Amino acid sequence: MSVMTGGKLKLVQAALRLITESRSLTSLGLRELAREAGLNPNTFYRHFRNLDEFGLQVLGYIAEEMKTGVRELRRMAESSDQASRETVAFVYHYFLNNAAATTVAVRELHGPSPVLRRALESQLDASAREMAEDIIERRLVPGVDDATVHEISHMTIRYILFRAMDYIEKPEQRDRIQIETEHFINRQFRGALVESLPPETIARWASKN
Amino acid sequence: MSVMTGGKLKLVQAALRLITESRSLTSLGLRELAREAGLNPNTFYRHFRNLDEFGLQVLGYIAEEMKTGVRELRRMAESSDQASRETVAFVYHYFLNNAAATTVAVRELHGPSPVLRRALESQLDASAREMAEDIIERRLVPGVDDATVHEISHMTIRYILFRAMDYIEKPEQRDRIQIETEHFINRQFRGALVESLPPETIARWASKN
DNA sequence: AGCAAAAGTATACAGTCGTCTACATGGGGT
DNA sequence: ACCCCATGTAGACGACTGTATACTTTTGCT
Repeated sequence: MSVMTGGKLKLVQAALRLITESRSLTSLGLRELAREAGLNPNTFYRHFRNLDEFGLQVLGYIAEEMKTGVRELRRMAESSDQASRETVAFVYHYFLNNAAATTVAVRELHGPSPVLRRALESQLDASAREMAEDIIERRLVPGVDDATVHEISHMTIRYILFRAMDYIEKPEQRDRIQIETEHFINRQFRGALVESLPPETIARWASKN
Repeated sequence: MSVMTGGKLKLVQAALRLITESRSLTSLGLRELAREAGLNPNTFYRHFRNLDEFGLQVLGYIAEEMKTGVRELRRMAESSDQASRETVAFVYHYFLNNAAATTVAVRELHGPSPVLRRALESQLDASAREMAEDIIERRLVPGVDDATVHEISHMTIRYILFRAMDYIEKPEQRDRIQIETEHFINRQFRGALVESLPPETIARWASKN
């Protein structure tokens, strides 16, 4: 993997550019790529054996980008005590600055290529695990067992990723998306907190309102 | 719209068949379609002006299918009091029986074609609204205001749709997906119930566990 | 400086694609 | 029995695709 240079990098970046303006990674053509990159079609073969391998490399490239983002996120989270609100804002801001990579991820997660799907899933699972462990270590939600934290993290990562698409494409809805995401996270954890309590207690609150 | 017959229907069904075996609606070719349907390529033009119109018609077709499903769902829900568990099971069972349509929906919701995306979104929003109104009418979650019910319904519909893909493709995970979906829904509503309460009450529970 | 490997280019081939025009069929309404 | 219109077929067009082979340029190492 390491670092890409020259024509190889040009091709990958061309792919990201094409995908953001409404195409899918799996549907990109070799010549289309080369044209966008300003290279001869055959240059493609100097760097990739075929289009499948190319797709995987692109995925690797964006995974690398995302990892640095997560690292930043972690660094930032340590300096803030009321993590939720600012973290959500930061995450969306990050997705906005990496619109191409985000679009690829969302498109291919349910896309037609099984290979790319698996690769993306394990990438997301890794992020979810990281998030969960962070929450557990810092005891952000005491009273919720570890398995549940993992489950909720898994859901949250995916939820944010999907909403990120709307966030990128619909600037007028950004505030609403951010707020709804906070709601989502808060409800999940508060709901989990309540889950362990006896049902008659819940009934009592319900009748009060 | 009405009802499709003959070659038109054959083409639409061919599309659904091709999509389930790992293709995307937007990436289907005219000749590929005709080949799969056992028709001459030019027959396509007798029924559709171009591939975009075809995509919309396919969407209309699956929307029709889905609507009958929702109607069934509603009928079934009225006869059951503890809606959640059985409803979730029923919904996934339905998606499993309409795997092709489900796959199309998930793929194109974040796919490259803006037209199809909008069409699918409004379809999902309609379902979410229906679900929310049903919940409100039947007072299934007293103590949660209408706007929140709508918000949660919106999230839930999408969540279920995405999980439905895994449900279809990974038979060994079906029980887990069903359970996690129930968790998801319960947490959302319970979390919403708690949201209106004073924060110090929440802190008290947390310290108790 | 010299040379070998890497990167990029040129040309060509067979296949597929979307679309056009022209022709064949077939059933329904008068 | 007639015609008509919807449906389906045939063949051809130019444009584009992935790939192979052969050639030129650039780069890095000794």
